[in-house]
Amino acid sequence: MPQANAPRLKAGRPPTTSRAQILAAARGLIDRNGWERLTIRKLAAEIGVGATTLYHHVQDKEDLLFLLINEYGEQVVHPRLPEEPQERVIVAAATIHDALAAWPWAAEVLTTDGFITRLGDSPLGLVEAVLAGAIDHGCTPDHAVYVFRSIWYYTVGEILVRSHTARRGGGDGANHRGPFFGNIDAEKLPHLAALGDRWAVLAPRDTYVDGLRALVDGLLAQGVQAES
Amino acid sequence: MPQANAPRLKAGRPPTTSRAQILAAARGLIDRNGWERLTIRKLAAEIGVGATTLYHHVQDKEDLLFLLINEYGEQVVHPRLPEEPQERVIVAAATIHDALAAWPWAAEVLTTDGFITRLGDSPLGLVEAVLAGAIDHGCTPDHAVYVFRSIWYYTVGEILVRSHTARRGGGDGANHRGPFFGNIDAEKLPHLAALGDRWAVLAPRDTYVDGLRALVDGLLAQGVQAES
DNA sequence: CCGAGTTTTCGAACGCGTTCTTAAATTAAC
DNA sequence: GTTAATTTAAGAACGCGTTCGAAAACTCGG
Repeated sequence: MPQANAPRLKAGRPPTTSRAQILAAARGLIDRNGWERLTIRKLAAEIGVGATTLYHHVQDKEDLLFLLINEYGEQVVHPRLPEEPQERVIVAAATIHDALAAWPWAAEVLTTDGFITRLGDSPLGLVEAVLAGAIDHGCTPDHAVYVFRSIWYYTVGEILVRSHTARRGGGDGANHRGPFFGNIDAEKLPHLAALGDRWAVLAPRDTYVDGLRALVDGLLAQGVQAES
Repeated sequence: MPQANAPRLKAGRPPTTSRAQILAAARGLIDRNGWERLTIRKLAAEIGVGATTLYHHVQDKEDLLFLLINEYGEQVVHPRLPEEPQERVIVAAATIHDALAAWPWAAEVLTTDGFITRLGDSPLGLVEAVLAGAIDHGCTPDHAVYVFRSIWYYTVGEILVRSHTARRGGGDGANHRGPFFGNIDAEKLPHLAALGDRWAVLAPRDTYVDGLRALVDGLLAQGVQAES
């Protein structure tokens, strides 16, 4: 007599592993060895299955990393959002940015097709907050989507450029010989030449929030202007 | 008696290939087969040398693609820049964007460390134009660098997201079944739920220049405000 | 003419993500 | 009880970027 509430309904060979187990093992390996040393083969070995088995539970490595990000994203604490709509947009966007910037492997997945639309409910709450802020400020829903997309481009670009520049800064710091730009034609490029090594000083500065403020200022101004 | 003007000064085995030849062959392969099918091995076979030989003329594949971009960049026509500083910033930035967006393989290289600082003189002319516009508008040189960096983040993000979303739109277009977002909790995400499939209509729109205008507006306003 | 030094070439090999194919283990139908 | 259908597992293999080490081809000092 079959048990009525038994979870066995499907035919086929019973699985020895699960997507949840894979994600857990991946998190463990990343925490121990760093995300750059995470490979499909080592992950499979960690679990004790063949490498190709993982492809039954995960589309590919990109998908795996996206699922990881989504898992983390569900645990991101949403800050109390300010009353003022414009400030609400900025705080929500900065929260998204800080969360993604904290996971170095996010850079590998950030530009996958439809990234936003595949997010879970909790991360989507921050997207919603950006839209709500723009709409409360007086934008149409269409314009609010445009506002979010523009912020998203800026945010993705900042994270990607920064994460690929992270190699520097580890060692001595004075090991930065040579002109920052290859010898510059001071006649044709006067401002760049005048900057000299100053570029190297300015480039690593964290100006994300400042730029975000400028962007949101401009975007929201466009929104109400279009309304008139 | 050695010939005084003979070009042979170096010792060692004479090279059978050159960086220029490699780049030319790479361009040919890309033009014929598409950049996605360009591999180091096939490129070497095209030239008629061993695969590992290429690594004496090029650091790695990323370096190869960067050199290709730089070559193309030297041929980009610089538009006549407007008088007004703000408009000059926008036109220069849009020129950079359009050039990069036209080379799909640019996305692979855009975030390499120090991308900007390794550019040749001609592409750097557009960077110079952005800086000059900001400074002419009343920004300090430091602020002008910040302006450029912010624009750069926005531009890189836009190109990367778009290039990874390029898969769609090829086929029928009506093959877009299912909700664009996975079933949305209309209680917690009202605006997203209200948008529904509208997101799919808005997302592919090219709003780069609009967003750029908003960003530059805000950035330059910050600059003169800081001046007071 | 001959070794030392130098630069380039290239085959072998590594680890990677991924695909293909075959085998194993279960349920459902007769 | 046997057979079919179905789902998962996993070994073999492919092409990839890249590293390593040895061999080749040159210049130069004696």
